[in-house]
Amino acid sequence: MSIRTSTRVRIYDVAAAAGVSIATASKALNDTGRMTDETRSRVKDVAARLGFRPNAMARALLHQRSFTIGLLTNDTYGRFTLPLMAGVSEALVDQGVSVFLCAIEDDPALAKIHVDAMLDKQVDGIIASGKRIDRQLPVDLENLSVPVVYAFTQAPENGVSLVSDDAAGSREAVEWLKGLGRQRIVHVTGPRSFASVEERAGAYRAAVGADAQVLFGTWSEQWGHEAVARLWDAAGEKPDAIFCGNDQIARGVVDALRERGVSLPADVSVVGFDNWEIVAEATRPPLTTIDMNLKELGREAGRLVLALAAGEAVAPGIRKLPCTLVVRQSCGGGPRS
Amino acid sequence: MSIRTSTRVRIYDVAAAAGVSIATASKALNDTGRMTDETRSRVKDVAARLGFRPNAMARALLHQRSFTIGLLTNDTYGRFTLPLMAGVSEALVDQGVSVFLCAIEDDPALAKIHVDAMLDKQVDGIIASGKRIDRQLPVDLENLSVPVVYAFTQAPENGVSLVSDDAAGSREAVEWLKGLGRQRIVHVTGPRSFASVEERAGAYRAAVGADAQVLFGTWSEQWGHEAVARLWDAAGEKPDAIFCGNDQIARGVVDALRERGVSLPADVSVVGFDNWEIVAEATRPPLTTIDMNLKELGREAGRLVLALAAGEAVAPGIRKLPCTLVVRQSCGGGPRS
DNA sequence: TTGAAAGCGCTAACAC
DNA sequence: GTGTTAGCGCTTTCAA
Repeated sequence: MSIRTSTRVRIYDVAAAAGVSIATASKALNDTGRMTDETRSRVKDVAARLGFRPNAMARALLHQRSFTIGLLTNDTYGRFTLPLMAGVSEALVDQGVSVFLCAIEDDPALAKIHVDAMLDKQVDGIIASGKRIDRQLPVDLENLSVPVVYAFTQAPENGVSLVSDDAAGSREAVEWLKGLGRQRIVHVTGPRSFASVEERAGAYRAAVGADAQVLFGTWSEQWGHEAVARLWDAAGEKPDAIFCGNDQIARGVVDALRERGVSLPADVSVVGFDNWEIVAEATRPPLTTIDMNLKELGREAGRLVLALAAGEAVAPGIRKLPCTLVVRQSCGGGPRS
Repeated sequence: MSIRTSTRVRIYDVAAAAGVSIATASKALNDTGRMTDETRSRVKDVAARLGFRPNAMARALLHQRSFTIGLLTNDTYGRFTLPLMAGVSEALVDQGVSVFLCAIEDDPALAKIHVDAMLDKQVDGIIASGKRIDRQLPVDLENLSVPVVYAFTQAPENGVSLVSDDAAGSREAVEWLKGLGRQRIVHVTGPRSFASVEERAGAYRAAVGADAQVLFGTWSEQWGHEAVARLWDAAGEKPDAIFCGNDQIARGVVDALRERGVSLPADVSVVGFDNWEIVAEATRPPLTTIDMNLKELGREAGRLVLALAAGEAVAPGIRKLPCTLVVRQSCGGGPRS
C-alpha cells in the first residue's frame, strides 16, 4: 500500500482496498466484463466509501475523447452569448461534458490562441457564436480536426449552423398587432447593413402589404425617440402600432410617445425584439416583444456538436429555430390564446 | 512508421521525421536537456513543419496539472460575471490556462454536479463568483483538493476573497459631488438586506455628516421614480444632488426629475453605481457613475488562483479592490483632474 | 550528446 | 470470474 495521503484516490487504491486487481475494479465500476454480483457491489461500495472519482484526464487520453467542448464568442457583452451558453451547458451537463468559454473580442490573434489552446486540450467539438448572424468570427474554423457548430454567427459554406427565424418572428409580431385590430403598423429598426434587419423588414413588408413603412436607423433608444419625432411631426395620419427592430429602440419609442402624451397601449401598440429583460421589463409599460429563444438554440447547438463528436452524420446548412412572442403590456391584449 | 493519417501529429511523428528518439525530441521542444544546437533546431523545424502541438491531456496526466480552472457563478444574468470572466480569461490566457464556465443558478444539486465534473477534469483551481458579496454559493467549496478563490461572493472563514471597495466608491461619489459645490446630497439605494447597501450608506453618512439622508428601496428604476416623488413632494428644501445605489435607480431618478422639469445637471447632480453601460449610457443625460472594476477583480482572481495552484502562499482574508468614478454628464463637471 | 525505459491513471484484450 | 499486460502521448531519470 503506497503512502499518498494528500492526493486523490485512484482506482489502484480501490482495487487494493477491495482485494481485487485494478482490472476487476475497473470492470466493476464501469459495469462491464463479468464477475459475481458480490464482487461488483463490494468494489462499488469500497469506491463510494473512499470517494473514488475516476481521473478524466486518463480516460480522455485513452479514449481520445475529453468530454469537453469549447464555446467561442466575440460577444463580450454577453447579451446573446449568456443565454446561449446556459442552453449549451444545460444540454451537456448530464452527459458529463464541460464547456470552455473563450471570449475573443474581435481579435484574430487572440482567437487563434484560444482555438489552439482548446485543440491542445482535445476538445470534442467547438461551438462558434457571435453577436450577429451575418459576420464570421475572426478565425478560420474549417478543416479543424474536431467538429464545429455555428450558433448565431455566420457559418462558412457547408457549416452546420443555427440561427433564429427572424422572418417568422417578424410575421408573428405583425400578426399579433393585426389581431389586436391595428391598421397602420410602422417598422422602426436598425441599420440596413445587418442581415437580420433586412430579413425582419422583408417579412414585415410581406405581412403588412402596400402600407408598409420602414424606418432604418441605429440600435439605440435615441433612434427610437427620433423616429417617433419624425412620424408624429409629419403631416397626415399617425401610426397605431410600431414594430421595433429591438428592445432598445422600442423603449425609446415608448418613452417618446409617453412624452408626447400619446396613450399606450390605448392609442398605439409597440412590439420590441430580443426580449432583453433588463430593457423590456423596465419600460413603462413593459414591452411585448419577440424572444429569439437563444437558450433553446444553445441546447440544440450542444446536442448537435455532441452528435457530430460521436460520429453521427449531421446535414450541413442553416437551421432556423422559431421565435416566440412574449406578451407584456405595451400592446394591450391578454395572454396569447 | 504507423499509418495514422487522419489523427493529430504526435511527438513520435516529429521524432521519426527528425531522425531522433522521442526523448530527444521532447527535450529539444521543451528547451531542456542538452544536445547540439543543430539537433535542437532541426527538431523544432520539423515540429513546426508538421504542425505539432503537444497533447495537453498527456501532459496533464504526467504533471498532475491541467492548465485549466473552473469559474463557478450563480449570476445567470452575467452582469457581474461577464466582466469578471473577461478579466480572469485575460490573466490566464497567456499562461495557457483555459476556463470552464459553470452557471449553477441557485441549485445545490447542479452546483455539485458541476464541481464534481471540474474536479474529475483535474482543474488546477476554482474561482467562485456570484451576484452579491453577502451570500455564499449553494455548494461547499472548503477542503477541496484544489485551491479556491472567491470573487464577488461571500467566502467562508479563511477563504481567499476579492471584493470591490464599496465604501471607498461611495466616498468617491460624495467627494465628487461636494467638489462640484453640492450641499444637499441624498442617497437613494437598494434594500437594507444587502451588505453592500449598508456599506455604501455608511460611507455616505460618514462623508456627508449630519445632513445625511438615506432612502432604502429596491434595485429598480421604478424605485428611483418613487424616491424622487417622495423627495420633491415633501415640504422644505430640495436636494441638489442624489447619489444612487445602482445605475437602474439612477436612471429612474434622472427620468423622474426630467419629467418634473428639474434641470440636470444644472439644478441637480446624479451619480449612479455599477457603470452598467447599457443603463448608464442610455440615460439622458448619460450617468456619471462608480465602476467596480470587475474586470480587474477578475484578473486578480486569476492571478491568485494560479499562485495558489503553484503552491505559493497567499494570505487568506478579504481583499478590497478600488472603485473608479466614471464621469459622464449627469453631474456636470469636466473630466477628472 | 543521445536514447531506452518507466510511469502518470485508466481501460480493454487476452490469459488463466 | 479474475488477473496480467499493453498502451493512450508525453516527460524524465538514468545509462550508454
